[in-house]
Amino acid sequence: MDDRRSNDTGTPVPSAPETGGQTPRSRPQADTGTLGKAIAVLDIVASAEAPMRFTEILDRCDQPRGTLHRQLSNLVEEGLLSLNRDHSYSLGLRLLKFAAKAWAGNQFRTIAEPHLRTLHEQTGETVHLGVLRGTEVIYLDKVESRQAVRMYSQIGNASPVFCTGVGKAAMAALPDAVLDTVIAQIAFRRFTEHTIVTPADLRAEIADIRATGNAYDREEHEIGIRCVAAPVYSADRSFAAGVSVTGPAYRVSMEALQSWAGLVRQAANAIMDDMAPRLGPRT
Amino acid sequence: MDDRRSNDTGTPVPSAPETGGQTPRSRPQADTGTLGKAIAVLDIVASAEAPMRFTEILDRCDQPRGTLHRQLSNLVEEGLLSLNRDHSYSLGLRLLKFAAKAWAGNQFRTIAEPHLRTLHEQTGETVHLGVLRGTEVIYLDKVESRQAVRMYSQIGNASPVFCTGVGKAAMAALPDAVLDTVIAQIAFRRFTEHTIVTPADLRAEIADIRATGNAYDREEHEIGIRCVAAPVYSADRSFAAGVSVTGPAYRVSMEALQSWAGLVRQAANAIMDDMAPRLGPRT
DNA sequence: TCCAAAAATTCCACTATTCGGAACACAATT
DNA sequence: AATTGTGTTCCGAATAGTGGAATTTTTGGA
Repeated sequence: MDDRRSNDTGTPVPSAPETGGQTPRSRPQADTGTLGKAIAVLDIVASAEAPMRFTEILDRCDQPRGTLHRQLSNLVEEGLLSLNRDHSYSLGLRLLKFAAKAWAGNQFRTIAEPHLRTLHEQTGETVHLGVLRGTEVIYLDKVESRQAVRMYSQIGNASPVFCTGVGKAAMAALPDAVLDTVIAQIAFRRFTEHTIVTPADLRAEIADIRATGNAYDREEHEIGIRCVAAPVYSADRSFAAGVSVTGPAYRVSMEALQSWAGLVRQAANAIMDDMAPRLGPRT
Repeated sequence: MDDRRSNDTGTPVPSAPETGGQTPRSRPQADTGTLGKAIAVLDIVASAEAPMRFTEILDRCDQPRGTLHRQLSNLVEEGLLSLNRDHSYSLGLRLLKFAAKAWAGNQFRTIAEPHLRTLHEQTGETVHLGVLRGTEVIYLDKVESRQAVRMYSQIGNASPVFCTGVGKAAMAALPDAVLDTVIAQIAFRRFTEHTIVTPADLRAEIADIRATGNAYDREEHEIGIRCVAAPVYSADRSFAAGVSVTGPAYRVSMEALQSWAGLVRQAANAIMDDMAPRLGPRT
């Protein structure tokens, strides 16, 4: 049976445990037929920083010219891609429209919002809410004082799990079986001198988070940026998320972070409490 | 390195002129095959405020059970939809990720941003940037003082063209042939007592905008909200957009708006100037 | 707690769609 | 003017989507 677990948050569990067998190097590549292929193409365009031209995309996807051309045409027709005058492709505006709806309608985010505000008022620093999705954290919301920083700067952005506060917090919320498969899938990469780059170290860190209830980012993703986080999850562990308070190292000492640890856990707990009734009466 | 200069804004012209023929009630329904059908389903879910259950979706799309079920499964598998515990479907997180990329990578938005800030500093009120897409305006960016209002609140949101400042400004930027088809497609609807509800009135308004260079929203979309806007477009009219300054009626009189009209036009022109070099040297 | 009705999911023969090689246009270079 | 690198179109072959009906699961009333 297909173990499909998910919940009212619109937040699917990271990855299906699957069978015991491992698919070694080939990507999971779910069988989603034509749609899957189209989205794969979309993903290729999304993962490039600059607009891509036809042959560039052709190189990165193993499909024949004719096929790719039709797929691109369809995507453009649907507004998911946009074909620029110089024959380069970039992501289409329709995605923005969908995302706006997805964001506004997300139960989890809506429920968490007031608690994020409270946490921001208590600490004065930037507050983030992120959920685990595969081996990434997707930022769902953020509250910050100075509006100087751009709006989409974080929301919707995906960051690695292993070197962010929310990422590590969210992992700590996973049942061991799932945690194993997630860790196995992580492509460790050094971002700073403090980045955790081995599964073993990560496991130790997670054990610590589970013991204390707090995760820290000690400039592991970006030099000069620190944060405290706490896990948010449902009773049945059907999803894993994290809340964090982030600040620049020059202003926020590790001691300051530690002094906020309780508040962050408190916010996380408050969110969980508010969500509980939403998750259905019982199993 | 990968310094690709894209010549376009990633903003296609509103709608293909098509043939003169009209399709009366049936939707344009482009022939995008399987992908089109899947996106249509996505759209159905997006257009509902609450998560929809299977049969609800089944009613709204004319597809057999089996087919719809597979489409939904594929969408869920791809992360475009999320299946909640109570068997309801809502938009998936993956859309957020795509949108974040689409937003950050949008040339037009990037170029316009500093000018929006300037305009905000000059007026102290909320500044919007929106582009025309079919018969809607999609908000691409916004700058506002109090960060109290939520981030995605406008960005990515779609509003009708005929009763918003940016919408009307953008329409004024269209070549007549395209303008005709757009107006023909508008489903006029009264939002307030000031809403323009006839093609004739709209045409008159647009003529006025073209003459003066400014569009106004006189509480036509929402009572208590006013704005001044100005059109932004490329030399070849390959896209149409608008910039606006919006404020609450109690604070912003029509006279105040008029006093900002020049600044708004100025900002619009500055954006066009900055964009010109990007649009390719010449044919 | 049980049962019936409704909803969701799976199945499988059929056929419409996509696939993909190759030929065709179009631009920029040489 | 010839050439190379790109992007676009075509069409037979085969794959992937279709949709009716059977099966399982969930819901909610007695």
